[in-house]
Amino acid sequence: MPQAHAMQPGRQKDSRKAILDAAERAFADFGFGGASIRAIARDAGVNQAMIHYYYQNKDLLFSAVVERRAGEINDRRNKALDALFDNAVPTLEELVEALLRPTIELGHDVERGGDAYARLIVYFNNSADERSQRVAEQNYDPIARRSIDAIMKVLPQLGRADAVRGYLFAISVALSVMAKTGRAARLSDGLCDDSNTEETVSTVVAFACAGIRSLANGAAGTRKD
Amino acid sequence: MPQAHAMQPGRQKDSRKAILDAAERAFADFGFGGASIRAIARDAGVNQAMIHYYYQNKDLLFSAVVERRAGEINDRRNKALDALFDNAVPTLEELVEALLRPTIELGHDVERGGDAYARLIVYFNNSADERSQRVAEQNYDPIARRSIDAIMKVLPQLGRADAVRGYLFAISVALSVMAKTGRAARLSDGLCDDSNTEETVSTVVAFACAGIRSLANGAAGTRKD
DNA sequence: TTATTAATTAAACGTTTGATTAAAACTCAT
DNA sequence: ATGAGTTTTAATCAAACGTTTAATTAATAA
Repeated sequence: MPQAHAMQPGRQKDSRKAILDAAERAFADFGFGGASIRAIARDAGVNQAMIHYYYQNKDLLFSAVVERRAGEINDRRNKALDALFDNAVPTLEELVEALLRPTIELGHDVERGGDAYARLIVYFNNSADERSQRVAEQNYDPIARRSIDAIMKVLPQLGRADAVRGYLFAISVALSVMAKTGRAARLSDGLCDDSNTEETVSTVVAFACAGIRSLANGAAGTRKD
Repeated sequence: MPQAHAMQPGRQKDSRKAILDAAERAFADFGFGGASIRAIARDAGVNQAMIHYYYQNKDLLFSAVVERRAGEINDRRNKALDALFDNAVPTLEELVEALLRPTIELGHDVERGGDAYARLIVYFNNSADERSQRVAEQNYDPIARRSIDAIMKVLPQLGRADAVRGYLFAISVALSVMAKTGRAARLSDGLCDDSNTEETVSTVVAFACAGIRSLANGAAGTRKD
């Protein structure tokens, strides 16, 4: 049985972390089925049996990859929500930014491998298979429910179904930026940058907030331009 | 060498179509790497060598699956754009609906297998790997460029980079509905339906248009609710 | 030092993968 | 019915797959 944390820091290489990092990249690049344990082991610089030694099987490895990052992201989101609702009711912009910023910032943190995890979120968030929905449910449903409740407090005229839609739409817009497919750059002939974190946050937040407010106004609004 | 279309209609089972249908479901459910030629052949009710006989290899099969649907969708989008800009400049709502409706309607057409293709679009649209970007570029970049130009005609104050962002954000919102992950139903305790095509179109169009307009107003808008 | 445990290794397990082959079974005009 | 062309079949290929095993090395405690 592997020990949770047996070595003193720096004394030997941390194979556990190397495996998670490589697996994160592989799952993000090739999906669950396309990623191979052998390639992950090679990329991590460890013997392939080490992966089963620490994570039992491919499914649990996938879960472990997600859990490592989700904890950090949701801690930040929860603390931001605590602060926002401490005294009064925040604006919709403040709320949406609190929800999206942690993920966007991690996605821009290339040195910590956050870009790979961002692509991995995009992957399982948009996949209907049981495994993807399991990690989404376990790691992101609690904060999602809290966020939806928060949206309804900020916009009381919004029904629950529309609050859910608004939350999911906002997430999907934010994730579309983080997929890093290169399509935006291709279609804009390099004009779209997306490397500036603050610009990305403010653009996505503005888009999402305007969209969410349109749900409150009902789909009746017919405009003239 | 396989013939393009050798049998008279109805005389014998069309293995080509059965293969495409089964492959579409497999790629949508398991991704490219997770889908297996053997399982596709079994699901299609054909010998597995037939797949190589008609489509040479897995990569070309994937391309063929996408091309079959993309042609139909983009024909509809192009015709709608022709009609909209025939006499005057349309509203943003008319334009965005013209762009999103064909995909949303196909995604709701379960009998023709449109739901599986919808999930497949979500898959390759959000994947950064070379194969996914190749099919996206070949099948959807031309209509995307035309759509972006159209957005700039409707909202002249919008720069090209923001028009690209607006288009991609709108698409991502529409696709988030079609991923059929079950997450919306889960988070809303069944309140969110998404089976009503017209309701989905009007909700997504309203959200996307409000968002696109927010890009035109600049990210400066600070509101008070 | 010795006993114990944790970490790592190379090798192999049986299975499945995408792909190829050669032969058989069709289809259909002549 | 014959023969050419198209479609389908079963069998097989080497390679890669996830996983397991037994043996070895490294670290820790007694």
